[in-house]
Amino acid sequence: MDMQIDKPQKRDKNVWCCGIDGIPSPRFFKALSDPTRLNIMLYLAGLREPRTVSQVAENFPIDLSVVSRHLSALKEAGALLSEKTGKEVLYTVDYVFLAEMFKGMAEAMESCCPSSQE
Amino acid sequence: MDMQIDKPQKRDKNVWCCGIDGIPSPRFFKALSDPTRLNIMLYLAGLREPRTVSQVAENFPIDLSVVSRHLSALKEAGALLSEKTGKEVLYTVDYVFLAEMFKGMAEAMESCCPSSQE
DNA sequence: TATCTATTTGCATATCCATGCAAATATTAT
DNA sequence: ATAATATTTGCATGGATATGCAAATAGATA
Repeated sequence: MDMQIDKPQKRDKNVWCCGIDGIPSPRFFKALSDPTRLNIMLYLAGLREPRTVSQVAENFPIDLSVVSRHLSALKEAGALLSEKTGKEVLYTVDYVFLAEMFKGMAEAMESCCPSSQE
Repeated sequence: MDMQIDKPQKRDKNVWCCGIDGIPSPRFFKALSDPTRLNIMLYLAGLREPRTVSQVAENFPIDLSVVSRHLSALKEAGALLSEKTGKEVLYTVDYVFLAEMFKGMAEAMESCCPSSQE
């Protein structure tokens, strides 16, 4: 009489950590999960100035079209800002967005931290 | 006479942003880039208590073996801690590591932010 | 218009990876 | 030793994706 249910479904109540509303989507992390893409982001972060697709591509040993796609993906994820001037497209790091994002994660983790309470 | 070099190699000097030493590897972001894996991490973060592989698996509609792999990957990335007790393996969120990681990223971005200086 | 430059997009390919299932391993209990 | 439970691992597979090349598009210039 032990009928096997597909999944026991004795789930925990999902009390997400504190204010974990500002948690980034997996897509955000996915954008930074590729080595080339992460390096492109860090490269732009270090420059502190906009760069065109071609300029960025000069600094990476991959095809320009691939760089274009990476930049586009990073922008989609919110990590970069872009501005079109003439036939060129300028990309910059969205420092504010990234800082907020990471700060939110850090605070969520700290307020979750069992040692930080009681 | 315009010999085509493979790549112009007129690279920028890579002045990485400020103290961007503590930048996580792509593998760290990759660990959080999968929806299921991110949810598992957040699930454990919200509980604030260790859970076994089976207990975690009860809360996700995927095979237990897959959950086992995800937990292992998250541990490899530094996001989780594990402890073996008897035949069970307990996983917990490494709050300290994650908080440090995200705080470091946030600070790096803030100190990079052009508007925050000069 | 025609041409040149910058960027994007379509397509093919090779690799990576999440998943499920089955078998193996580890640990405890009988 | 045998059995039962918890976890890991081997293997196959379908789907995602990073990459390169070529063509298309957008914009500036002659």
